Amino acid sequence: MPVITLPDGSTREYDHPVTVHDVAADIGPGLARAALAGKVDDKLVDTSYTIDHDVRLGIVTERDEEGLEVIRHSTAHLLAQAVKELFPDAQVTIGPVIEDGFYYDFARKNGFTPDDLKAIEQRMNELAKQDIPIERTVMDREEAIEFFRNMGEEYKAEIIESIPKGEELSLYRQGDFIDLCRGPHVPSTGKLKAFKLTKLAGAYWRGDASNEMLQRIYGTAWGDKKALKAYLHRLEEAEKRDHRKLGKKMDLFHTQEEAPGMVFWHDKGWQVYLTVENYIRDKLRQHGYQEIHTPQVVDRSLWEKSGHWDKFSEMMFTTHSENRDYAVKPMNCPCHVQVYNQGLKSYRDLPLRLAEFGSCHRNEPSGTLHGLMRVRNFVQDDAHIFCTEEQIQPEVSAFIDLLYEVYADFGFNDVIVKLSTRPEQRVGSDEVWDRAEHALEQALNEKGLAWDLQPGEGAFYGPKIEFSLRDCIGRVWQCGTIQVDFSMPGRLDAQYVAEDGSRQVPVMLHRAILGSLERFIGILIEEHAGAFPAWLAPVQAVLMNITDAQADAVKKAEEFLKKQGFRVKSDLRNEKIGFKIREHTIQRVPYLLVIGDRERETGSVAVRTRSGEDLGSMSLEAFSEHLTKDIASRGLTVLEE
RNA sequence: GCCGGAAUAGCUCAGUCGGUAGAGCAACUGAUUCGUAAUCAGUAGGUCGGAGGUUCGAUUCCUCUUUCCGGCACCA
Repeated sequence: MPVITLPDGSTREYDHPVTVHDVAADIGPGLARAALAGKVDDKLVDTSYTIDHDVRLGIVTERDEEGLEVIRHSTAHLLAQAVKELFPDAQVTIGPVIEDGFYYDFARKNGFTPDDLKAIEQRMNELAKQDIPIERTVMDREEAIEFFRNMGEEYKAEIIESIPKGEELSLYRQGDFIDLCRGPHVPSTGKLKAFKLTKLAGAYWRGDASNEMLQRIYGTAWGDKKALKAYLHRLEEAEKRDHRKLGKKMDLFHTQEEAPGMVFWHDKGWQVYLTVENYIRDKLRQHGYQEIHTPQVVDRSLWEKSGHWDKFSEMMFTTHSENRDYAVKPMNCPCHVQVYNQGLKSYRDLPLRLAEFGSCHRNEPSGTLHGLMRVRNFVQDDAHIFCTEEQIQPEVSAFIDLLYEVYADFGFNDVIVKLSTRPEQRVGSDEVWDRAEHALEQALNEKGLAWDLQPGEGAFYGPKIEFSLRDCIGRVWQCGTIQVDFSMPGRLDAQYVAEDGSRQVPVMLHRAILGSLERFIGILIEEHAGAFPAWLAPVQAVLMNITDAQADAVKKAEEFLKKQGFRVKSDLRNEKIGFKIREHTIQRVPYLLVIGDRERETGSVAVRTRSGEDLGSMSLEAFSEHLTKDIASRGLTVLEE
């Protein structure tokens, strides 16, 4: 006779087996209506699940994170049901829950049109309104394969075939639609009240580009209409931060057809770029790096020797002159080894850290290009550390410290760390990989960092750590990396003389903190929605006159501030002050300085921030001091409020 | 690269069931000299992404192509 313990600790006793729904109804009719699923001893089950022994039970509703997942999963099924009704020739495949929603992949010759999507969504709404019960049944594996094959659902049959033998499979039926699924699902389609189909896309069967392409329909689903609306609003807000839109509006950069995947930086965008680059340049110098600069176009033989030609020749831009083939460099490391190789190195020279802001070109597949985030020409804050095997761990450790220092200066404190280990296609012996992976792992653990393992995701020449940033609206961007390379120094004949006089091959560490400067600036634009902190802002202050009478005073003030190294501009146009304030506020200029007759008399400026705060009138010296402090704080302490 | 969509003035977009296009903002000209998020009036601005085809006639329909957008695969 089951004794059921509820989350609040209270218990209920029954003299017969009961379902989750029965218990919910017993507690109250409201809860019975709201029940989407149950949680029996930490396992999610349907509300129809029968309890016949003592358990802990929680009733899952739309207020639980798990409840939302059940809703999304069931909405994916509802989508599949609607598609099968409207397009019987479509075959179902998989329909998992993803962040904020779900998708379902269908196999269909002619794909779907945006109009089809509307029709499908409408059919889903009708089916939801009909409140069709969703029933669970079980079948054994062989029976299920037969069952789906008879229905013409080859993909489902294939999925079941890949499930280990002997497992019992659950099927869910709603009306005429039946799907293989682990569950649980909501008890009836009427529980699905707030969903929307969002996009149509292609996706490879089983995620493999050598397989056929399926039609993927994405959707979002929530507990109620209000949450759905809030989500759609969130999307709109994110769109306003889009660096491509802001880049155009703020006159930072542009791209054009003649140079796909490459950036035309305008004055204002280049100011941001230079500020970021020079910041890193100073940091590297402080941390024992040398900065070098190597050629952009290098003979093909070097790339053959390094091993890149084998793997990436299709993605390299090439050129030709006087019977020689060249490649535009896709990376700096082979050139850095050439610099290392100048002159015999001793163990005393190690670790040798060579940094370069080298412009690299990679012919990325056309479908991957995306604003500043994925480009064909980029510059990394790249460096290579040549060291002994014993030095790997301390070098990785020092690098991690530097990386966190830099991220903090940019205001990023949420860093996601991943360790990627040996891929199937690789160079080097297993023993060498063992040592490299171990060194990275130990450095991470020594720092006490939380990290995830990504087996098989390492580079072909060695394992790597990847550092990703989470921005203020929760998106994750991979930026930093450090990679151990036991292979390239040997291939390119790098050597050093060890203490015992023998010749040894150094280890090379590839490392970057920001990654591609282009992408990092894209992240900064989106993170700040264009309102850069003063230290990064392309224009830090705009000086405005009220009438022509103060033009000279504005000019003089501009000169004064420029002499101190601030990035300021004056706006002497014959426009109302409100108009000018509006324009420069929209351009996200941190400080708006007004000089009217009052200020001209006293040699001061009236200071207004872009957030609309009035800091009052102050002398130029006082403003200059204020701006200096703001710049030094990197916007991390808020001076504007 | 693959699937789907889009491309019209400097920008954001409307439009043409096939008869060579329109708005707002920006620009330019003039007036206004006005103290913290839009002063008024006027003018000019487009091979409707590119190349072919159908047609008396194509920005509109068809084919190819380029780029961009959303995904997928890829990412040294």
